Amino acid sequence: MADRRAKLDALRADGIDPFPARYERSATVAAVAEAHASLEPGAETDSHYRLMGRLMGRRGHGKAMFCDLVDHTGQLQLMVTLDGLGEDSYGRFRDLDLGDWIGVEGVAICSRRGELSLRAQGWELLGKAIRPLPEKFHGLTDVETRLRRRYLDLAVNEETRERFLARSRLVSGIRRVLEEQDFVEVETPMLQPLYGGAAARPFVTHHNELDADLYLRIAPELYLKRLVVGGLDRVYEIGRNFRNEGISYKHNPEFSSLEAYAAGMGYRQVMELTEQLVHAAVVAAVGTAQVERDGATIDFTPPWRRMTLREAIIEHAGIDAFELGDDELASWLRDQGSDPDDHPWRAQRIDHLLDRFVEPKLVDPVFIHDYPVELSPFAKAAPGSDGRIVERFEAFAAGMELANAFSEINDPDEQRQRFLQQRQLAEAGDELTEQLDEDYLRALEYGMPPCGGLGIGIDRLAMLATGASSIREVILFPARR
RNA sequence: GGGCCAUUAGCUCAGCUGGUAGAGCAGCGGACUUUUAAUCCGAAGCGCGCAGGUUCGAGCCCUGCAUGGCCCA
Repeated sequence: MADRRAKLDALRADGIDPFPARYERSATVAAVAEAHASLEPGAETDSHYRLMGRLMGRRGHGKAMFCDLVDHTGQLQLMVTLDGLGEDSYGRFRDLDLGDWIGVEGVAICSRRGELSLRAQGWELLGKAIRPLPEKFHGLTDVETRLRRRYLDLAVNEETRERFLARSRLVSGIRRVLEEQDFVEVETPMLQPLYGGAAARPFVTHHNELDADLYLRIAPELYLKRLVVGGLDRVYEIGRNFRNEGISYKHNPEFSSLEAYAAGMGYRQVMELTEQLVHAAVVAAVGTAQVERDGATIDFTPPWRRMTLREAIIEHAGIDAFELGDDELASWLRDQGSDPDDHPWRAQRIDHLLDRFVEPKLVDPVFIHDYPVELSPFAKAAPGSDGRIVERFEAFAAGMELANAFSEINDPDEQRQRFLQQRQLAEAGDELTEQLDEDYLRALEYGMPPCGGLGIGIDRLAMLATGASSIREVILFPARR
């Protein structure tokens, strides 16, 4: 570092600004590569470019050298010669350090070994690196450093760069599908006086002027449905939610979701929308609908398999949990090494069956539908189920929950009953119930059309699409202990 | 919260049954006008996570702490 500092001082002494304010490039590395994809070894062109990037590799030969220039689109070789630059400019180029940002202009050629290169005709320093980058061959592998100093991970590890670009394309793909279907993108409060829309513990914060506690939202659901009441009958929001829970390979305290609501849709139509969205998102991210994971190929091409929760539990756990008596279910769980007392209510036990016995086995994309009412306080009761089953589904793939959706309750009285049911569960000791939201009920009383709602976990989807084994690999700055 | 593992040079890692610390890459000096982890020559660079303890002697053994990883709840 001391050496680089000294170089910095020397540059300034020579009247060279090591941190100029601007540089106009005429192309990206990828654009040059595309324009000259089939040059023969030794070929030259007179196509002139101005490129900007980071100096990442150097192979010197005295009066010539080959360097690697990296920008956000890729890497290109520079051929830098004494003849091409002149003595002064060449000499200064030799004093550059790996990691320095430079602007280079020159013409596209192909080296004798057949590599597309830019033969430099001029260059300027754009940003001096006074710290050395991590080593180039092994790269940066230390997980802690990769996460805490993500800029280094991005600078040095191309897979990291590509993974986050894929995530960006994935989100764009989702937006594209929704825009095409006339969904309107909105933003709703992150700071909420009541929290709701999911079974989760919230973060609490405080507004000083109002002297009031506020919650960081656990879901945007109830606000988006207020918008449907207001006549924005196709809305979606892509944004951050906050849940005050543990950190694991598939949980981060702040994570991104898509929530979309469409008037007129029942949950069956929402299944089709979900397939379409996820398929388009994966294709946008990685260019194909088939993704390799743990040796299996997962194909997101619609249609996906559909089965009821009851059928899924029969298939994967081998019991008909919906028909078993409470005692039988409890003793079965005990035989499997689960403590039924950890899940005191019947619906929680069924949820546990799904978590432990079913979800891990759901590799190919599948919709599991028709859930117990207790788990789904905003989902409409299924006809002919005595109000015990609701029109809800979750989508799973690769052993993870990807999406959660239902036919939304639009009857304010039915919704009030559900809130009251939640309160009973809360009084019985369930910590993750919905708070009664009078303002939301009032909104429903003004009339809400039938409406399908959908939530998709963006991070999980990005994990699947990019083959990441941990959510931390798809969040730029994940929470750390 | 429990278990296992890790922490040595800027980065990636060696370091035997305890004897006073090494390699590659990066950086520095030099040679080289078509290289691809370029090559060759040379000179440097390490308070071994922190604090104790055992020992004639600790990177290595013991205890505690810190940070992190993986698995489990």
